[in-house]
Amino acid sequence: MPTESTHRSVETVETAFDLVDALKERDSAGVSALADEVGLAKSTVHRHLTTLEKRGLLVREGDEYRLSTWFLDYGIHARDRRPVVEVARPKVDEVAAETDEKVWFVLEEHGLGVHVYGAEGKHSVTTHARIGRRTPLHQFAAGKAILAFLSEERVAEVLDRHGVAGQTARTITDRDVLFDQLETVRERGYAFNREESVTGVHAVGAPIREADGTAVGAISVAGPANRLRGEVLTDELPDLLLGAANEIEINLAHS
Amino acid sequence: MPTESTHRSVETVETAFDLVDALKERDSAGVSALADEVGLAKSTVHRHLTTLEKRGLLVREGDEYRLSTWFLDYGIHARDRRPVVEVARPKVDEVAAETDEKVWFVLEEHGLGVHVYGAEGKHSVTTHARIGRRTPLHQFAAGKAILAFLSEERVAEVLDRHGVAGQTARTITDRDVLFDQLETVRERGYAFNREESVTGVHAVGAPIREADGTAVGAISVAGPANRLRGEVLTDELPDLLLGAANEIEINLAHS
DNA sequence: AAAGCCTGTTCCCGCTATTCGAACGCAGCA
DNA sequence: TGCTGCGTTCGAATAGCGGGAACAGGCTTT
Repeated sequence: MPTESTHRSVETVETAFDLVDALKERDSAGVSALADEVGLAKSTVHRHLTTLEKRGLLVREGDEYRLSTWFLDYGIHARDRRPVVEVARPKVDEVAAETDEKVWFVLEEHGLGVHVYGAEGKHSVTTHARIGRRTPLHQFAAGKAILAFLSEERVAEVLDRHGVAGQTARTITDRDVLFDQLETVRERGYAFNREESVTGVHAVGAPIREADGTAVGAISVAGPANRLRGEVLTDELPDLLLGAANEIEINLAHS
Repeated sequence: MPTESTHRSVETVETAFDLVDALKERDSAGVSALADEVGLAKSTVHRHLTTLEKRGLLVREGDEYRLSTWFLDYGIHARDRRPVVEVARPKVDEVAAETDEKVWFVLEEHGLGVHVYGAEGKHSVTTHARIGRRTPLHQFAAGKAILAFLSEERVAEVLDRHGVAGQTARTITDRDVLFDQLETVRERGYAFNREESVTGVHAVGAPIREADGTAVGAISVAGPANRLRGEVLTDELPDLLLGAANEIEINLAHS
């Protein structure tokens, strides 16, 4: 059942990653359970799992398989090859030390935000954000900062692909409201997140832009809503972030 | 060309990961270059790359593909599912703060050591170690600490599979010498690395053992040879590490 | 300007490798 | 001692992977 007449994909590879995805969701599972889940014959699943295990991508303990940490090798490699990340990392540490809050660096890939590096401040909040996690861009400050500086067509494309699903009661789920807000973000240069991704958490995000104006990533500060409010939220943090973002952009241009 | 009569593997998946591996080594590459490298037809490589890209695993910029950070999601997930890691992390931070040196937590998977978490001390050295990197166990302190507490057969199996290749002039490349040293490690409970993985760098490693005695991972402190020598190396650091390792083991048993 | 050469892309055909289902061995349990 | 679950193995059928040739486009060379 090829979805498209042209651009046929390698289905065997797709099923392999269906299994990997299923394994990720279930933490660990056996052959039969996975066969049921993805709708394949037990023998097929068995063959896939043994190949992946032999390749080092899965670990088998008893009769259950789980993802191996070898994926880290690919992931960290991918992250560290992006010049932005190397440049941003020390600045993220700095901002965390200055604000005492949690600071994240986020990349855009395939229309989603990927949290690639986080630094702890003294009073860091722990949210659901985690290294490697992919989040729809409209749901958080860094994401909106990125979205605001993508081309109009890209934004439409991204929203069509990933939707505008809600995360909390405050998440923006209306495209028009979102477009209005992105316009504001574009004017002032940074974005806010007021309990839109986690209840009780506020954040500010500033984009890292390349020479052509498009955003390659964003830096954000997040903290409890009662600490990040008033002028701290609307003035101090944005200033600090814009400064850091600007420095990253400059260092990036000269690297 | 199946390598074995039984246990046939899914070759299409293998070629997909051959491509991923090739892409990792070259950082980024186009269809033709990869086709040459892995010895496949351009059309085949093209089909594989587009499927992987559609899945989000690769990113295409212009006519070059590179690994995407989505691999991080799998890798971090795999890491954080291991209970040891969660327990070890704060202790690793502690030791780094106390020693001011670089501290690593290492897991064993498929007979290789995987650096899964590292903490910076004030005077951290930067070695080639990196999150996700896989290293032969005989080449470093944490690895030898793990090796010493695996069963005799597992050790032989591991050495057969991954060899005893040298990394520096001091790396142990003789199995008998290694077995002797592992015996010593077993007696005193920790292992040294004197310029065996990086010239000018010394390290101490202590295993994290489960109830049955086998090692699930290890914690290590590394620093410049001229700072990590004498009693600091032979007494102070081992004491500190054994204490930390012991605490991790206790917390692990009660989690 | 045009010919050449390099990309990536598409097409289709042939053969192989993937898939399935059934049968097997084994463990735990009634 | 049967039952039922698991993972594993086998063989057969066909779907789909892989290859090669031809195409479109960009860039350099002549």
